[in-house]
Amino acid sequence: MRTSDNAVRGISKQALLRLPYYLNYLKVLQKSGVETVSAPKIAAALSLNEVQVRKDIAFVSSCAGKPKTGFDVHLLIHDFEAFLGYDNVNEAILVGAGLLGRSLLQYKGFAAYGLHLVAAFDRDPALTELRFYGEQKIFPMEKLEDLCQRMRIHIGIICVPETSAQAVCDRLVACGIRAIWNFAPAHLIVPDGILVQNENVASSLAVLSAHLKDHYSEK
Amino acid sequence: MRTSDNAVRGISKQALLRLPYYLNYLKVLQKSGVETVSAPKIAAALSLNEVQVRKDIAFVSSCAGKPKTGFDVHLLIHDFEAFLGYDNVNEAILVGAGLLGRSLLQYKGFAAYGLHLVAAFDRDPALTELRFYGEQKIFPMEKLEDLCQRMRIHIGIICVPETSAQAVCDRLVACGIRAIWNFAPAHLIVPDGILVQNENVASSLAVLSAHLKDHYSEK
DNA sequence: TAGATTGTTAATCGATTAACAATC
DNA sequence: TAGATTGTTAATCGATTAACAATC
Repeated sequence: MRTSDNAVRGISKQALLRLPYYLNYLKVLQKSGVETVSAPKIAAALSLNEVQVRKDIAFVSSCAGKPKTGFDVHLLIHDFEAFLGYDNVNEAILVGAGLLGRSLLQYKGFAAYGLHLVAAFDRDPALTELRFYGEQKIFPMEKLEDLCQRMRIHIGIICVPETSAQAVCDRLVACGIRAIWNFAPAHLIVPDGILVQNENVASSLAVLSAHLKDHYSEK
Repeated sequence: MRTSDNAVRGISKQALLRLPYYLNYLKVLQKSGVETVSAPKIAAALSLNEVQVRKDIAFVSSCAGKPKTGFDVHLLIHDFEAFLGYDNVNEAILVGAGLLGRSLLQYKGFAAYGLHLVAAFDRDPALTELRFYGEQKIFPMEKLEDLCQRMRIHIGIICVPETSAQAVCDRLVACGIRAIWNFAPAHLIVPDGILVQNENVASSLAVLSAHLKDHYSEK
């Protein structure tokens, strides 16, 4: 029996995608001074099933809910943040400092999620001549392996064009990357044990477009 | 019986997300002069099951595959592009011209998917004083309803902070938007018939982080 | 107490995968 | 012909939802 690609030891990928929405809602409650919350209330706020909410909470937290009251908001927030790793830093490198890559480099919000982009790489010498974007330096591609191995980086972000994505992916895997955030619109082949999280604009647009076509075809 | 949120008349959301990957691979084949391709070959290239590939093709295309040969690459490309609506333009407006919003406005690649960002809106007057980003103007929020209704815009892109996302969403729905691409990290409540496609950095990072934790916890 | 809520076990539902006859 | 492949029907698998006893 093999573990599905969709499952990460017990908790499904779908559930993982939901977790930040729980946390966001819990923080909204906290900000407005609410101390406890019930599964049915969370379910209503997030358009989910209340049993699913309880199961998700049970995966992430050891908080026991009190009948008639629900769960302690502060404790839930603590457990969700711990589960999501927001308290300990994950270092990442980024390959491909084009428009998208530089946008990500500039983005300050990753720190809140425990992600730290330590460096970027690009094969274009124009970008690598000692220029800084945010706090990170853009290095030439030749430095990739050395830096990843020395700093024991385990997360790689791919922002290169589709045609070089697989080659970059292979290099990342070879130098110790264990999880890849892939913004190139291509399927990457990786060995067992390496995770690829795809971020594909075209996929999202496919969902939007199909909805418009199917629900409003004869305008 | 009600249709699941996950299904868009017959084709599942999961399948829709796969379609651009098929199309990308088919174009790679085309570029290298390959004329026909079999389901098992596609399946291998995209790490999918070959039966799933056949079913996805059957949804999108009326091409009949020939035993021992497979499918005609050119015909498949044509049908996939038609299904995904790449040949007819969908107009969209964007709300929230911050860093992310402006990155999207600048992005030239949407045209290839049949998406055209016609205008952006922001409540910050500093951004709306006749400045152009790309070809689109940034308008003050008051112009939102009029422009959407006059131009019959059906796609709205939300790039505002989480705290104002729901309010913006409500305004978009009220002025005829039928599909929302939501980059705010919040769950939006919408009426039946309105689709929300969420793009949440935190959700993706949750998947990466859980993988690292579960597969490599004791480094 | 009554009623809302929890937590768990069982049922359902839908997507994926296997099995297999038909075809070139 | 033999063998790879198609296309469809049946089986499996996993996620979601329903049912229900326990609890405050």
